[in-house]
Amino acid sequence: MTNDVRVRFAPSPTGGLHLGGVRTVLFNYLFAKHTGGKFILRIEDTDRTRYVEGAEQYIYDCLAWCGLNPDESPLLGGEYAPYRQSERKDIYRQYAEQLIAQGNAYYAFDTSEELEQMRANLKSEQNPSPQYDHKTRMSMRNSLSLTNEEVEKLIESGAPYVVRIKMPENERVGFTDMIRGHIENETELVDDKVLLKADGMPTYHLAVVVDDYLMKITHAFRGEEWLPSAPVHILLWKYLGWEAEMPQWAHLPLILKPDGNGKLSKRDGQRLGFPVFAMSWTDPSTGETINGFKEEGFLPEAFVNILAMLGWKDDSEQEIFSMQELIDKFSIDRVHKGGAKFDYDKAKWFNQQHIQQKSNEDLLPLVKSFFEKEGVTPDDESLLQVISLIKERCQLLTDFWPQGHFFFKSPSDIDTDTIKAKWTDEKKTFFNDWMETFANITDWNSEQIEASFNETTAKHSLKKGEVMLPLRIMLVGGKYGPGVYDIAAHIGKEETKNRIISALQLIEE
RNA sequence: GCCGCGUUGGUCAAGGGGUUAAGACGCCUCCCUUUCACGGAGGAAUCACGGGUUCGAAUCCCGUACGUGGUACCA
Repeated sequence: MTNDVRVRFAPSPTGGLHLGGVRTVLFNYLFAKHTGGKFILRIEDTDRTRYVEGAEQYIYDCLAWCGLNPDESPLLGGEYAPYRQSERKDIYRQYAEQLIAQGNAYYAFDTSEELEQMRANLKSEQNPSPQYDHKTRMSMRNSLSLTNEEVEKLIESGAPYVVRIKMPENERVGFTDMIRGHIENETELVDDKVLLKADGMPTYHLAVVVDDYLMKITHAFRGEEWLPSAPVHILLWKYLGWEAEMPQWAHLPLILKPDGNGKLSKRDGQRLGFPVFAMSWTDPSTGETINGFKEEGFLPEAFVNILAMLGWKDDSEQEIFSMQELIDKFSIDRVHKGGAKFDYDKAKWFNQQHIQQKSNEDLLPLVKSFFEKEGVTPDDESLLQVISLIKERCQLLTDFWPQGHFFFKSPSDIDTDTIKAKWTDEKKTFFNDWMETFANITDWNSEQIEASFNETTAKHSLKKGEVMLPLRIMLVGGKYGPGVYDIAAHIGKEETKNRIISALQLIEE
């Protein structure tokens, strides 16, 4: 039996791809893969005033990084091409005309000034946002209020117009949401939405219905901000005669800001110090760059895992999932109804878990690129060892450098204050003596180093702890890092000696 | 204002009539580690509120409150 599940993600290319957007992609993708269906990427670029150079390519890049690759897209093509709405412009008009002919839509000639005027006139405390609806439409300039003659004349004269849906009065429109169950609205409460704009482009409302129909979309997932306009879409499916093929809807909960309430915005990320975009985005008009999860050191598999847990959970205690496990286990009826506050600390924990699960070899190229940004290009074998030594103390890929820089460069900042606080002449002679002792070590490894260190501390009647911390600081710069003998072993005998000597000089100053 | 949607610890959440209301993040205490981290053992919640229904409600119903989304020729 062939499976014909088809879902789509339909972003408008206007800027950085937000957490919530990626999660919508993810749920679409998981649903498609789980059911053996197809995941389609459609670009909704019907608003020419919001066109942003590079934003479309950026979306492809983000999806590729996340591993959420579509089966059909503007790039890939497919049976239902084109997948960019600006290239489908001519398709929409006939449906708008059909709706007018059926009496479900009408021409409206009002200028934006006239619309503003109407809103200003009707605005009151009781009605802060007057709508273009059944109550007001007859006092506006449209093919309902004007005579046929006037309408024809206006159109012939080239007067700009839009097409609006004529929302019925006293009707209830309902549908079953896969996440929320039955939802019903009063049609007269929603306004006569514009379907076709003056420039001939459709609005989202018309385009989404026409394209979902033409592209045979079976399930439509989108953010819950679309719930209030759902009745318009349902009505359109009905008026166009496609009701039997209408997709099943699912409105996903929002991702909320960590403090207070409200939708998470890119400003919250900047304010609180965490990324909200998948990858870094540079606004071409301002030149401003905002880092994404990738640049902040997240693994794509962790990023996907985080997003999946923000709004979905299976009935087990498992929290760390691979993409394949998510695909296997995902079910739309376990998606939550309520929004979730984004918790950056937990996000980092997810990343840490994924780092620990990855092999050193897999981590190598990733870590290397962050080292290269710091101007250090270690050889693979050496970096591999370092990765295995420090990986368990890294939450982010960006932590590898601060946790591991001293393996490749002698530390520029040495916390001499801590050493000086308990410094004695005995310790000084200990270090001088130890350097002479370890000069004789032929097999420079961590066991030998430790043995020689122990021997020398015993000789000087010092407790290991008294000199281990100073040694660590001499080699590393501060009170952190993996086992101190491992560090000495890795940087080599000469370098160990050099660092001790230069640190001793600093202490004496 | 109106309409829709939502509400289990600080956060993510399991649980959908009878449970000591799981687990995770974060926080605190302790152990391990003569750094840090990892790991381990503990500590902290009457499920927004008020009414029902029921022998029994976090779980079902109705209100209220709060939050949030929409109310554009933006998506």
